[in-house]
Amino acid sequence: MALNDPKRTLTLRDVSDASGVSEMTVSRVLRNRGDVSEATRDKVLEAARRLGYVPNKIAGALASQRVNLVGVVVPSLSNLVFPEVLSGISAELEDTGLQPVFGVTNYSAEREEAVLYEMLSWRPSGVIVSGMEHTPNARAMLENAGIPIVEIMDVDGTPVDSVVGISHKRAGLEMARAIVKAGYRRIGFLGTKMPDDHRARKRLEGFQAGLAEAGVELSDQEFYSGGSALLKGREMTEAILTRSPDLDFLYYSNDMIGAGGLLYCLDKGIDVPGRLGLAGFNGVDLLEGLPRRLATMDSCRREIGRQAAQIIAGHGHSDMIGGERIELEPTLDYGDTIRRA
Amino acid sequence: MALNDPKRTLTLRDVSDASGVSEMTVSRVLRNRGDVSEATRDKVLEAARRLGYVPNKIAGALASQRVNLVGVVVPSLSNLVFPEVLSGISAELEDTGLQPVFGVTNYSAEREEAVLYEMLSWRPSGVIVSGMEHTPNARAMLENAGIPIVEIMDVDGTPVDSVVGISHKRAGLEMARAIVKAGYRRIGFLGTKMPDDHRARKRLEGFQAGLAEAGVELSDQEFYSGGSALLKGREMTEAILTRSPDLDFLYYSNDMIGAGGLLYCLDKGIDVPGRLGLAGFNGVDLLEGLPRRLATMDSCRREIGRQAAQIIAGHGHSDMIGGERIELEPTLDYGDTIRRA
DNA sequence: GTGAAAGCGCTAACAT
DNA sequence: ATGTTAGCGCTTTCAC
Repeated sequence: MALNDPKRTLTLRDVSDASGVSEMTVSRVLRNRGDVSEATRDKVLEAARRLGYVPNKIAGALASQRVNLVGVVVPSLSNLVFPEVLSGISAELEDTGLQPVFGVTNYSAEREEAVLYEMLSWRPSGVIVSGMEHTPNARAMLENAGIPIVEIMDVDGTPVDSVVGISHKRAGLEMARAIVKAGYRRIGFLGTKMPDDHRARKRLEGFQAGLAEAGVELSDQEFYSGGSALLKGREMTEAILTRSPDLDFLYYSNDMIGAGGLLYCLDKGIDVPGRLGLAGFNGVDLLEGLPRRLATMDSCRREIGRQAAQIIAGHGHSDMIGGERIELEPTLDYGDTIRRA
Repeated sequence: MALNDPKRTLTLRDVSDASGVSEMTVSRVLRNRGDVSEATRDKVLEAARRLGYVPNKIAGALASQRVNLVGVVVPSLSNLVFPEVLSGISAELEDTGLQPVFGVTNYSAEREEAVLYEMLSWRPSGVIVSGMEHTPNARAMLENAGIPIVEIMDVDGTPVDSVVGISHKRAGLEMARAIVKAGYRRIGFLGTKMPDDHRARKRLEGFQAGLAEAGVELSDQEFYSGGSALLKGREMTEAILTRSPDLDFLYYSNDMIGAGGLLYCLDKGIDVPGRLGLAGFNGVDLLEGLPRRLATMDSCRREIGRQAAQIIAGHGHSDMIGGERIELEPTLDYGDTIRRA
């Protein structure tokens, strides 16, 4: 491209020429590094602004071996939970100069591997990835990346490096205990048909273990995929109650379908929580405002995002410790849909 | 760093050494470019895999002047609308080799400028940005970036380059016409207290213009900020109805507060849509499953994301045309909360 | 089909 | 306080 090509983007050299200051000094001014006299600084800034110069981070990153990107990998954006995590990450990163790069895996481990490969090829300052279930290749890549890796959402497993999340097994377990303690015995589970949603799976496992402690077994189950969660919650609830009318508790794998179920029960005039108890999972405050508050367990999503971002952002200070394990404690909210003892 | 430094990430050079093939040929193999014999290709791939080589896109991008990043700037992630847009973008980009980089502005034009500057410094293949209201600086940066820019969500204004969205003015206008036509006359508006949510503002302006056509004025207004939208919807509805009990229609600036209002009215046994009509905005299918379907207008969020991503992704093919303008047509859904003529 | 040389735009390290 | 030199790890271009 010719120097006068209007499409060529500006370089330090252009600012240098325009201001009569060496490239190096221009670079220093633009990065606020080293001592530069007030006079030259002004000259440079004026020239840069006048030309509309935007630095080229690609070149900068290559030269300095520093990249202000943080890779963030989530399974889905439609799940409502992940945007909240992203929001926490984004808020925490806001003033650190770090910038999130996002990838979505659609709950596919292969796709996750591809996304991670792509991200690591940008040599980010860190990677935040949902869950601990990865392909062997993906795991190897993460281990060899030489940057802080934070696995989020879930702590049940062996982390690559750091981990921030809750124990979904325990979440399920504690919900089961609370339900049993409240006197419910004929319990149904309603969830998503997602073999690769490991967290939902672990919650169900923990839940069953919790019931088993009291010699109780799951009486019935109902699964769905896709569609409006609220509506699905209604439909599934109708289906399971039609099939098993004697159920006295319904445990939903998320709050949205739980809310649908709650609305269905209220419509039908079912006595909640007397004749039938209900509980969901996530603690989405979206639902505050429903006629009755659904029992739920907070999944600490925003906080998870925050803390994960903090680990990456703080990695400059405390020399490469790594391997943090932060287990957050979800709190059980009985709402109005579990009978109180 | 020494060659045997375990922390040094691998380079083409390492793969070259390990496979006995020149760096250049290794590069060709890894990018599937040019003719390479089956034999060397295998040698190279084997070595790369064995070493766990991950290419350095920073160096690649600098050398080739090609970057597979697309900048995406949204005002918020908690708004529920934007994750859907992102989802559409992400889905559309999935198989193009392009990767989204996200930035959040919190509805601040200054922050948007900073985020854009940051993004442009990575020389992305394109930028998708919400809205047409930018600082003069930001606008200049976008104009001079020399890459496709797509402003999304809103078409009411003068775009920098391409634009994909709906007319919020018209959305408000048409809703007003429908309401007036249905016979409502004492109309209240409930919305967010957000001076920089230009789309909500334009909807309100259009709405008022639509009422004015019939000689009707807004009878009352109520604004909120923060908190659970469903709950806020309830509270605001109670407030406005207490203050102005003779209102016969409530227009909400989004579906979530509208749904809260709807639940409130049902609780209170108010005759909807007979004595009081309700309408929201966005068409969030999250709400399907409520006892009654709220009237709303689809904001085409996912489709907007898709089409915006398509414009960026398609920019290789049709030589730098640019300046597309895609206005989507939101459809009015009367639901069960507007009286039918 | 393969390789060697040059350089992308910047910054680290060392002058001065 | 400012400038000079070398090179980050790739890809482009050209030679073989």
